[in-house]
Amino acid sequence: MAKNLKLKSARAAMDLSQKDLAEAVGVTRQTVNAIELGDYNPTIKLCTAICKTLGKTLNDLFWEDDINAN
Amino acid sequence: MAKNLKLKSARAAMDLSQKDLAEAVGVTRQTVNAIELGDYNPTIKLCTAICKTLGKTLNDLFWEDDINAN
DNA sequence: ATTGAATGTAAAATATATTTGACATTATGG
DNA sequence: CCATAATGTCAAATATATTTTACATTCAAT
Repeated sequence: MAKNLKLKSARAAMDLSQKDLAEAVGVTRQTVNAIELGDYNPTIKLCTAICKTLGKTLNDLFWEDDINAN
Repeated sequence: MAKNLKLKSARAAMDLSQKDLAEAVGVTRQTVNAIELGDYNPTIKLCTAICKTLGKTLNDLFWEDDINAN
């Protein structure tokens, strides 16, 4: 899976560390790190919580138009 | 937990049964049923697959219908 | 009234998301 | 430099998403 640079960038725009964001949404730092690195398939509730904390929507941070262009 | 009526309606609009949708996205009928009934916290990958099958986006089908915690 | 498709539900098992604890590396400021 | 925050990574444990199997109900058309 690709890195989630949109998430990383939105987090940076709010001046939050991975740890800050993790605490805000109630998960561990490792989970946020893994999501940004793209190793992960998080739950929709976690994605939604992250979006709300960062003032973004699911489409903003988690929608990929690019899968399987054919 | 709130039912996902937007999903149910989008599926109906494509004339797909829960079983049809489940097969299209590679999960079981029970999983699709549970998501529509709102018992569930599916993964983002599954939500994305459902959206693509139904010609909708994450915001269309999964934004703001369950605000509940883990 | 009966058949069959679609849906709702549930318990136990499996797969995987997430945690815990730890250590390494890369910034960044003092 | 030195210290410390921030990030990357990993193995083992726990929590939970999903499957499997099974049965009940609803509803549309015989």
